[in-house]
Amino acid sequence: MDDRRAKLAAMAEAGGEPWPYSASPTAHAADVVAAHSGLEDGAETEDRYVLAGRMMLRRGQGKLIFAELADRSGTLQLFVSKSVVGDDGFASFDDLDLGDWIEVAGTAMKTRKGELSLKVDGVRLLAKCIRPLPEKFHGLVDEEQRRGRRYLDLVANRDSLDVFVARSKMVSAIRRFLEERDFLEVETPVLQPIYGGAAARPFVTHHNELDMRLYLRIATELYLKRLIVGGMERVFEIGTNFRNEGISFKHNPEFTMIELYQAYADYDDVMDLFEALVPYVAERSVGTTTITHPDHGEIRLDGRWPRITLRDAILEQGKVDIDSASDDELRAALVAAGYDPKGDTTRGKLIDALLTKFVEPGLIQPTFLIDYPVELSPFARTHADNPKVVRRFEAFAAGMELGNAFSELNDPALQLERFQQQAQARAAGDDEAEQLDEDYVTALEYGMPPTGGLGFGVDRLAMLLTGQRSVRDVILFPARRTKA
RNA sequence: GGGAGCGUGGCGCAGUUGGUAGCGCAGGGGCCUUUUAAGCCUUUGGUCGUGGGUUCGAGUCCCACCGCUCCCA
Repeated sequence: MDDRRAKLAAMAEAGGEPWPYSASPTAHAADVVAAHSGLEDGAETEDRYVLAGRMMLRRGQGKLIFAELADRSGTLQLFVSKSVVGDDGFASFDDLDLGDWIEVAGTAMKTRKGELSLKVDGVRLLAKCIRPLPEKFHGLVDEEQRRGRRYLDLVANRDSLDVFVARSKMVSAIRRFLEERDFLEVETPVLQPIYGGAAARPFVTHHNELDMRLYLRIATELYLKRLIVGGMERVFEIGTNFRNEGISFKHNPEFTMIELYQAYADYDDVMDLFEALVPYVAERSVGTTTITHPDHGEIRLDGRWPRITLRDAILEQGKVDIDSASDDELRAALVAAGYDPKGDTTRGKLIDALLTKFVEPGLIQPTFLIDYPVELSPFARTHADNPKVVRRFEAFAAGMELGNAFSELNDPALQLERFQQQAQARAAGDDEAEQLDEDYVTALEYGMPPTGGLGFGVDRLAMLLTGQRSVRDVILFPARRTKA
């Protein structure tokens, strides 16, 4: 570091500008590769480019230097010859350190060994890298640093950069998909006086001027459905939700969720929509609809996904019928599988545990589980054929829940009843039960048309599409304990 | 909450039964006009996560704490 700082000082002393104001690259590394990859070994061109990026590798060869320039698109070898840049130019290139940001000008060529390169005739330091970069071959391995100092991870580990580029394209593709179908993107409050729309504990905060307790939202659901009442017909929001819960390979306390609501649709329509959305997004973010997952092998996202009722799935994997079994029988099935259901006080929670324990890990290929118990779904519409279940589905892949959807309950009296059941559950010790939202009931009293709704986690989908095992590897700055 | 493992120079890693810390990369100096993690010669960096303890002596053994990873509830 001292040495690199000294170079900066010497440069300033000699009248150079160590921190130039701007740069003017004309191309990315990948552009040069795309234009000239067909060159014969040893061939040179007159095609000039100006590139900017970080110098990542250097191989000195006496009066020749090979270096590797990395930009967002990829890398390109630089071919620096003393006979081209002269003694001074060569010396100043030799003075650069790994990690320095540089701007280089030159012509496309291919070396005798067949490596496409830029034959450099001009170099300019754009910004000095004062600290040495992580090791060039193994990259940055230490998880603590990879996540805590993501910028270093992105510099040192190309794979990591690729994941986040894919995630960005994914979000963009989701927007396009929904806009093509006439959905309006909206923004609803992050700070909410009453939180709802999911079974979770909230983060609590306080507004000084209003002297009011506010919660960071755990879902966007109830606000978005108010917009359906208002006549917006098709809305979606891409937003951060906050849940004050444990951190695991699939949970981060703040995460990105998409919720969408479509008037005049039901959960079958929403299944079709999600089934079309996922391959559309996969194609445009990772370039394929067949994912190779590190733990589960090939996962095919296109085609029609199986629909299985939750009852059938639990019956097959857990050997217990949630339609007829008593609570004790459900509990016994869990105990037999070595799971202690002591914290699961309600029937809904027991069924949820059966799903998590027996069914979810085996759902590798995309699958819809449909028709959930009413206790677990206070905002979903009751099934006409069976009052114990609602018209709801969850989508799974890679042994993980991706999304959750239902035909929305729009009967205000029934909704109020469901809120009251939730209040009982809370009184019985369920601290994840829904809070009564009177204004939401009032909104329903003004009339919400038949509506289908869907929520899915952007982070989970990013994990699936990029084959990452941990949600922390698809979140740029995941939550972590920091030094006090 | 329970269990297992990890923490050693900027980065990636070694460190035998406790005996005074090594290797590779990066950095410095030198050689080299076709390298691909270039190579060769040479050289500078570390009170081994923190705090106690055992011992003549601790990176190594014991205790506590901090942080991370994985598995389980």
